[in-house]
Amino acid sequence: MSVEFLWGGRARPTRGPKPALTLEGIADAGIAVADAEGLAAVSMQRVAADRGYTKMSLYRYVPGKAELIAVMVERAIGEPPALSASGWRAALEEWSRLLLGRYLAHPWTIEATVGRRPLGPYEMGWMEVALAAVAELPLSGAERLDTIAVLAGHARMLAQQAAARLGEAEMSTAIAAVLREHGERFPQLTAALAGAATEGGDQAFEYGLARLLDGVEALVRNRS
Amino acid sequence: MSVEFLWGGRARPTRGPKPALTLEGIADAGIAVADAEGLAAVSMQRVAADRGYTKMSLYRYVPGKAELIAVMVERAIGEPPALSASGWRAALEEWSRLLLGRYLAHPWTIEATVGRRPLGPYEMGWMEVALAAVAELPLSGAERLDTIAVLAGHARMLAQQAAARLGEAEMSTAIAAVLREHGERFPQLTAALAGAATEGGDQAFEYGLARLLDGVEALVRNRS
DNA sequence: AAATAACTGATTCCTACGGACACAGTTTGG
DNA sequence: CCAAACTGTGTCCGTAGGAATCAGTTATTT
Repeated sequence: MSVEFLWGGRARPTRGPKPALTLEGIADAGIAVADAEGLAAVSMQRVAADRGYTKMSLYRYVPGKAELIAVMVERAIGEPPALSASGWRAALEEWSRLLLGRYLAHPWTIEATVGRRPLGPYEMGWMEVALAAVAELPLSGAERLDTIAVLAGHARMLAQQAAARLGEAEMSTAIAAVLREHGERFPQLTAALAGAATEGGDQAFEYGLARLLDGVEALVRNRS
Repeated sequence: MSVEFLWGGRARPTRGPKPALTLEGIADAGIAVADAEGLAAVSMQRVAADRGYTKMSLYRYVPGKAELIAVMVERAIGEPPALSASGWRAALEEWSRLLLGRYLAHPWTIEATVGRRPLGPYEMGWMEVALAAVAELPLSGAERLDTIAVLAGHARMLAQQAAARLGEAEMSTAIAAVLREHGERFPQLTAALAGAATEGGDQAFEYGLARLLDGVEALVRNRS
């Protein structure tokens, strides 16, 4: 995975036949496959076939599969948003919800972005936007980074659960069978799930978001 | 991925030759490979070869690779701990740190547990322990579940960063090259990273943990 | 003790994957 | 006009997960 591929401008050479494909088109075809059938269904063959070309044609545009996935992720996450909310708390809420929306629209981006990898321009742009929202707060650089990292992690986790159709209600039904047989080993879990089922409403994202921002607010208040 | 495989007791049949392998031994071999070379290096061939057997022998003990990974995850996460701390906040802190420790010991468990999958007994046990710690709080069942889910997600995220050797310091050096060229596009990011580098200390986990628990504390205080 | 049912690990085969490489056709600059 | 540079394609390789089958081993049954 080369950083240059994500960041460097790819100058179109002047000689030779016109390219029949574009990197963007290939990436979009890959995104379509991943959206419809998951990241595992994305293979060079499959993407090439969807565009009506052979597998090896793609290697004229992309060094390898890892780079293709990286470009797909960048395009799926998309350009960083311009936040309209005023005040750091409202801005962070807006940012988190927008990020969650992007993840929900392309759930495979989460498994595609585990582990060490180079960040693309769009991803860095998202960080920049969030950092601007907390710039006014009396926090250190590390604390500002940590704050938005925790928020992003929270959005990722919830998107992942939603993608697996594991809201509270679905989770209880999925685990219900197991719990029916081994429920006595997990009394707290049984009780909590029973309560969650009757209460209804899947507010996990908003709950975590509120707790996190409450925590930040408490820290800020403590310092001033 | 069958739930029965993780939960059902595998009754040893009485007839036939003694099995030369055990599921636990196979899983441990897989864990050793994953610890040393990452989850991608875990193949049926590789695991079998490490035990001195052929690939297909493993299918006598495990239905497929997905189930092998699931068993590996269960054993790597390990038995849920008995918390020694008293008070919900200290207990949750202890639980989170222990969970982080397990993730750090076997970083591949994180990529192995993305997406929909059945939970094993140990994983449920960890949830049970954390839920017991928040049982005393005036929270609904859904709120209790959300609380520990956010904490677990935070531990996962930090373990993932640590596994990629992406502490604040390493992160700045990794992104430094990109930022040297495109730094003007990301002034907030540049400033935050510069600050984090001089401040030193990689307190991301403790920072997020403290913010989250502060948030929970604020909610609890509001209710009483 | 002998027979048999049940289980063992090994062998062979298949499909699909990512990727290296050489090839023939096409476009453009000198 | 022709050679350099670039295009897409076909062939080949190693490795992956897994199905089907086979011969050998063992405990229960008769």
